[in-house]
Amino acid sequence: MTQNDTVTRILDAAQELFAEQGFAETSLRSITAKAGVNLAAVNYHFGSKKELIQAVFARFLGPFGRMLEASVDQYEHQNPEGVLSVEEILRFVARALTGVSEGDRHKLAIFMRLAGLAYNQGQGHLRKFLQSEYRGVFFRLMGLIAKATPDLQPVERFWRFHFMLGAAAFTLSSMEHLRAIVEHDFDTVCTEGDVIGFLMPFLAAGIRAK
Amino acid sequence: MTQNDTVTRILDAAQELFAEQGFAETSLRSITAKAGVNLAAVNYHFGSKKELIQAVFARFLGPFGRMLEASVDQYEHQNPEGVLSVEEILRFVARALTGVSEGDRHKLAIFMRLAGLAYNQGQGHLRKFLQSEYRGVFFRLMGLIAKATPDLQPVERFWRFHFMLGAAAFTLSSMEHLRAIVEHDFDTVCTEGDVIGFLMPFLAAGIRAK
DNA sequence: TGTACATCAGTGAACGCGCGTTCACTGATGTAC
DNA sequence: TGTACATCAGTGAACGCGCGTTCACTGATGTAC
Repeated sequence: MTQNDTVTRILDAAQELFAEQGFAETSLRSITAKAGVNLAAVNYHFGSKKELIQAVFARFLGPFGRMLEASVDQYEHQNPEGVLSVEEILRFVARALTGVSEGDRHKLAIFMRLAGLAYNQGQGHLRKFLQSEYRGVFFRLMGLIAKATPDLQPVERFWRFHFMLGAAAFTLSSMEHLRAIVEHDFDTVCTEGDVIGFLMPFLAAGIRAK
Repeated sequence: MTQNDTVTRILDAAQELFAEQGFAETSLRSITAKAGVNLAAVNYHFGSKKELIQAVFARFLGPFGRMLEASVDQYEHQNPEGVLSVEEILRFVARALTGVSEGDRHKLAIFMRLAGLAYNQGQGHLRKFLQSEYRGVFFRLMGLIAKATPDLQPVERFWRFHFMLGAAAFTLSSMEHLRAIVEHDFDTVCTEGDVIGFLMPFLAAGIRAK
């Protein structure tokens, strides 16, 4: 087993268990058991449980940020004077989210759960990590939305942006649970794409309201 | 110190610490230290940490549910054939929320944070408890929304209901933090009422979308 | 070429710690006769 | 009325357990001469 194998197996197992149970509730013992590696390997490769959580997040957010920036760069290069609509911005975000999380159905949920926790917890390593590493992507997104909603007052735009973030973070982070309810109560199977398909018009209408 | 004193002090301390730190991260030792009571008092009065968490919820959800039901009952008594609009339903909910949390400006934020945590932390027992105890209020609310949005497919309505819940839980739970950002970035003071005033048209437009 | 040493991923066992919970106990108050 | 007992909120100390982390170690591979 090469280093890459062990590191990847730990990240994969941690990602899945974090998504199912949350961070505090998931022990390194359960992660290493699932990954089939030695307990001490987590501290050997990542240093601590905190850094493992950050690494799981970085593995998602890095490609996500790059993919989103690339989409926007490409658009701005092809339409130097163009202004993206809210729907187009959301489509870029959705495409980057699903593009990065394809191949693993837990990836999106864990990213959203991390985002929600980072935002809600007044302090903590996760919030500082995110702020220092991914501030650029965040501000670029805010700027695009400002351009797309020129009639909104800045304060109300700020709140609506966070309403959108909340609706997305809350539902996508507990998507597995909610999908199970839908399957039980409505006898319908919803894919991740279906949920995002429901979410986007809701968000677009919300931010355009009144 | 009477029994009521001790029980109340534990509930108050637990409510605040759970909201700040989450359930798993808050120890009974920190709760009882904050409450100024003996460590063993939690197990004496509540039986276990799980039951303490449930009691914190029940203390808020009980009055909330009763207040909401009373509003709806009164409306239906006065308008036997009337159909509540989405905006009116949201106004009833908002009134019940603020009514229950009055006397403590942070109570609403604390409870919303608890609700959000309950959904995406690994608290299976809490979900089951809420489902068994407050299914009635929940279904009545769902029924009202169904009547108010007759053109929506049930599955999409289910998702939009949770988008609304997410937008509300996420923003109201970190309202203090977000209000501080608004004050710093926009030099504007937002009251709790202002935020709810921004939120309601967003939610109403979202659930009516398309 | 062979030998000695360096590097490094990975390991097994143990460490100390904080956790939720338990239990025998106290002391105040209520109750029966 | 006094005495004996019952009830019950609250207590102090300890329990066993699982946690994240540490550390001396192994064994494979690379490197210098």
